[in-house]
Amino acid sequence: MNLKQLSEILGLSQTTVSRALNGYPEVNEGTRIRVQTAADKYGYRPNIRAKGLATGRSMVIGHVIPTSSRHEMVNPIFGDFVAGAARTYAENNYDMMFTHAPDTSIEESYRSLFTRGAVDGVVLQGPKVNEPRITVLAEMDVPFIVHGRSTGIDEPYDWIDVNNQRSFERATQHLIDLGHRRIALINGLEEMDFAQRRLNGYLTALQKAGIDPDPTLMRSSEMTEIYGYQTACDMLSLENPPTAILASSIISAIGVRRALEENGLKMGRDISVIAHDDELSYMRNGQDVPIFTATRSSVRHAGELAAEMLIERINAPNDPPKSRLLEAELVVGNSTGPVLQRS
Amino acid sequence: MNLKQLSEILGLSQTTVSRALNGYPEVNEGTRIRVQTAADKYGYRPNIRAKGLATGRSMVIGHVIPTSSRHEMVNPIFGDFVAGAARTYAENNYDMMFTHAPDTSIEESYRSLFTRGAVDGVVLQGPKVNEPRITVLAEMDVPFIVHGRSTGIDEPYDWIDVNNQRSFERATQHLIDLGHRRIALINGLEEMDFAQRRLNGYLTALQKAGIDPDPTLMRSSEMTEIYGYQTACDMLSLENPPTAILASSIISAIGVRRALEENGLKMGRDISVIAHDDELSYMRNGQDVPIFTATRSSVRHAGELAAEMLIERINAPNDPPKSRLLEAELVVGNSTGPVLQRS
DNA sequence: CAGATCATCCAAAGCGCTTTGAAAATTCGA
DNA sequence: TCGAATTTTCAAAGCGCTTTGGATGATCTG
Repeated sequence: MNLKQLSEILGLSQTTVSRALNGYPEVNEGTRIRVQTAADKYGYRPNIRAKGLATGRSMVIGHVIPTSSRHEMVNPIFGDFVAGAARTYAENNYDMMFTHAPDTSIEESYRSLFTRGAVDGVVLQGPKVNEPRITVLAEMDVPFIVHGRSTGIDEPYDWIDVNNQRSFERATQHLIDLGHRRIALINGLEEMDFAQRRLNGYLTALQKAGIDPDPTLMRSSEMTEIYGYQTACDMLSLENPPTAILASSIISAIGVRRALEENGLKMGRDISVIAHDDELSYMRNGQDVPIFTATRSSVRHAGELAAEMLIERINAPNDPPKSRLLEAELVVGNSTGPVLQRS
Repeated sequence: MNLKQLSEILGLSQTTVSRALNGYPEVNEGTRIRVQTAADKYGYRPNIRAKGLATGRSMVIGHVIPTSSRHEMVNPIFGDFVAGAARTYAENNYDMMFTHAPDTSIEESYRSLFTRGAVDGVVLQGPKVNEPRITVLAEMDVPFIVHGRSTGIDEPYDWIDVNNQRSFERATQHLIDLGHRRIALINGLEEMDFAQRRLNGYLTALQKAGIDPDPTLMRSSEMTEIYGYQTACDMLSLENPPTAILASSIISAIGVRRALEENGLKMGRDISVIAHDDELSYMRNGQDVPIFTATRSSVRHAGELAAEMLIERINAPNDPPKSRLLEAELVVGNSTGPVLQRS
């Protein structure tokens, strides 16, 4: 069923039917109802491509799947972020398109999405420091939003981010307050902007407390369970092991937890652990009592907000750049406690 | 830059340019090269909507995000499955579209994707028993593939699935061989088809061994960490607790592990655990030594195969239905061991 | 060398929608 | 009641591509 057929059935022109369906004022209320009823009855839905061709808008928002080049992994926060965004898109009648691209051709992917007219805007996830993709999109002058930020990029752009620096500074401070001085940081990939900011927060807190950072206690990599496990194992076997660990993700924190357990250590008593909690739906940080003391910030919510901001941008391309900085909450659980006196 | 402009620059007709770019034979090799060069130079890319309108194909495959109605969660296996599929799509020049839909209107979503001409085919994930969406799609006579199967649906359809029954029967059998008789099953949502099959496998093995199933040892729900934890806690406090646990996902197995740990039990010695391992990229089941004895089957690989099968279907709508049954491997690790004699 | 065969290229139609500019129908004003 | 103003409807153009059905030469064939 297409417009032509529907209009023939109704004995009206395509113009009128189209206008009636799209809520234009210059159509009699009676006919509008008649048209709407018929459309429902025959299950008419305008062809999205034809509509897009005619309007010049695709009503689609693009995401490029951020598979890490190193290991081809899909970040689990991807799912929750996307679910948040998808909800907003649905409410605004946008569809969501994904493209997979080898890490080397991500720029090309973004470019292609626009020049092919496939999308009206894109979400850029996982920005690195000096993220070249931002420059590309800014120069193309297309609507986009960055989930995160990128130090080193000067052009203005829309972004939404968690205050990573602040939250990791606070978390580190919290550990210092508990008497810890050997605090390890198990961070995400170092080229990632968020990892840099977390590192800065961590270093700032150490510095304020007059603690010299120890390179053997600082690691960065893809935040898997295994990575958390191995890193914790390594650190525990140091001559002078950490008394507290800061993990950049609840997933690697779970690995840390496994390592501690295998070494017969009790979290919160023998060693303190703080994790960053993105509130992944299948990985909640405990029910009533948190498993980990954590810096908490819902990535799903970030997805919703990002989508909103992007849609605003699409509707008002010339508005001044917008940004939104979310504060992570520090949730204190049983995984942290005062430093154990050396016996 | 559009076709018209490009063809004017080249002094050729749109027809010729189009044909040259699409590799049709009736164009001089010299002109083809000339056209291709110009296209590259000007960064010409055909408008996807216009192309779609003209060809009647969208070169897009749809997925409806399977958020469970109950808790609005995004299954983590979603990410890895999709990453697998995306790779295949990219190789075949398909894009991937997602729609979010409240559980109640998922059928409507699928229908809408096709009638709007938004997609050439869809992937149906997370089928339940008697899955109505399959019937809908089959009646619409559109290309689709099911990741999983649905008992109770008689129409033929394309599917790819893991042999859930067999793998859980084997896993249970393995535990029985180790002397266990009180084996718990921490399963996925009971309405899910895969959960039913796993239950069947479990029951079959018990029955063959002459063990009466104990309802207090069988649970089903969304496979979160918390669920694994709570369920294990509950079961451990039974008068007659299980000596082995079968978990439907590595995520809930991690919760089980946490419960055991808190209860001072050692996995593999005090109690055996087998998990189903989808090989999630951020949640590998250990490095060299598996964390859990597991039934293993890569969901990412399933995604790749599903995409291939769907594309074949799109290209040959009248081929007989295809299906593919993957066998899960039983990987034996340290989380299982002979039953502990009651002291 | 005429007629047939190929290799190349092109004009124009069509995909299904929106939207412009104009016509037809209706209502209004004096 | 009649011309003007206002509603309501419509025909046709256009979005950017593919594809049909020729044209136009060039090349063969005998």
